[in-house]
Amino acid sequence: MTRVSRSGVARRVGRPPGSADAQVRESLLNAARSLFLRYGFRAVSSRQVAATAGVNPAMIHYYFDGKEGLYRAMLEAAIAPVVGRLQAMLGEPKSADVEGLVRSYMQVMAANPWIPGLIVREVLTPDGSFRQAFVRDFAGRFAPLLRNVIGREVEGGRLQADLDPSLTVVSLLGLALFPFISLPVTTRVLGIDASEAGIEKLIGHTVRVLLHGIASGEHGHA
Amino acid sequence: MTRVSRSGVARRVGRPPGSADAQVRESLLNAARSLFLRYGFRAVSSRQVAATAGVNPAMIHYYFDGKEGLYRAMLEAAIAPVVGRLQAMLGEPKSADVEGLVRSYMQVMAANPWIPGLIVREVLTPDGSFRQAFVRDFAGRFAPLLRNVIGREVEGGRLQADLDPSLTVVSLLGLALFPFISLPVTTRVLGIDASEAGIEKLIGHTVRVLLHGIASGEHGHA
DNA sequence: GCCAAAATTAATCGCATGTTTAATGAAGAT
DNA sequence: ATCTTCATTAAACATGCGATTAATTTTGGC
Repeated sequence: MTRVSRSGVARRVGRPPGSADAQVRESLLNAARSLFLRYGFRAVSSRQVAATAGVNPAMIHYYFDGKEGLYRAMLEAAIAPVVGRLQAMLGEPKSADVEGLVRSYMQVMAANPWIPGLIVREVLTPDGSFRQAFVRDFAGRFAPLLRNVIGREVEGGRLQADLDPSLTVVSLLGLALFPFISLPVTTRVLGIDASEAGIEKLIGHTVRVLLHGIASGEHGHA
Repeated sequence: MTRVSRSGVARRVGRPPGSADAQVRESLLNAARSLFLRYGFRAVSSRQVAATAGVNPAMIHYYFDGKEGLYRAMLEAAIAPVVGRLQAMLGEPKSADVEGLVRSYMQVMAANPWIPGLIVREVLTPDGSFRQAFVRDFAGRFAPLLRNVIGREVEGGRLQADLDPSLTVVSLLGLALFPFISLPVTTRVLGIDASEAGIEKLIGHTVRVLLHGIASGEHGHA
């Protein structure tokens, strides 16, 4: 006996007719992407994701074995292309000059505004259960690559000879990443322009500061 | 009738004898400080704080009108001295050179390791209900002060003439703050030394990068 | 046509949270 | 001495969470 027989709106219990495609699974992944990446894993409930996807909360367990499985599945799909691009950037032996690297890195952040938020929540905040994996698979893989690039540039004479490569990676990340993770704040308290043109100026400014500093004198370095 | 009459350990119901001092209140504030500052507001439960303080959870509501009130009370006491010091740093007209400023700022972060975590959780993460107040009272007050200092240095000819003051504040914060908020990660993936000596080297390195950049060539700036 | 497998729903389970209540007993004022 | 106020406890309340279950319906192979 159908619960709401006079209205075709409410779905009946049981397997729905037709549609052999994995539509519910896709809806869940889409809803998970838009909600988890915007608000974070903790802040979004299973019921919210299910409601946004327009499906029953139990489907999360059915398809993904729970909230955490859904998050993982969605994340892997979302970060794969970004990881690929970053890895290509750092892997190519040519075009590995620091300026090009920083420009590409910052353009990736600008083109994927959810990444800085993800980094703040899942890498820099010691809360989540994903932090360990994130640090291992992300930072643990790219930071040494970056340090290698710096080391090569120092040995090639294109960077100052007595730079500590590890500390330089930290400075580079601070200069290139911090502007994006702080953007929601700096737009308000400093009037930073988050438009495409503004970001372009930010990138140019950052590259200049990183390469030549901000002092005006002829002090020379080291 | 006392519940546990044969053991003096369990506290009886009712107002305890003696002790007119606000000892329960203090215990709660202490427990709140050590837990909230280490793990964040969301991650710590009222019951946890009460258990750590060795008091009944209802006392949180009695003295502070709830978890949020306790957090606020504890925070105000904790950040007051830091805010005072930062304000003094940025207010004094003398000694406002950029190098001294960055050194002092980074020393404050090194001496109060809970501040970077607090910034990540309450300022850079758009979750909590405190974010708005934090941005207004913290970033909103210090960022313009910092920009003023930069502007004065530019006009005084001690910094490059065509620097954008707002973008320069972002770079400065990225260089000076990011190393601390990323310390738990960089110690693991880059082997950054978090000891006092290591931090001293980090500060020197950062000042040098900020003032003179990392390029080796004689390109000159601007 | 039958029957196992797949897909979906409503309902609920167990648990943790922040909060509130009612009872209780000491302190302090009159 | 009495009465109000203060400080405290144990218990429970309401809510929201992730997860699970049982029922139900369709599909697809035989």
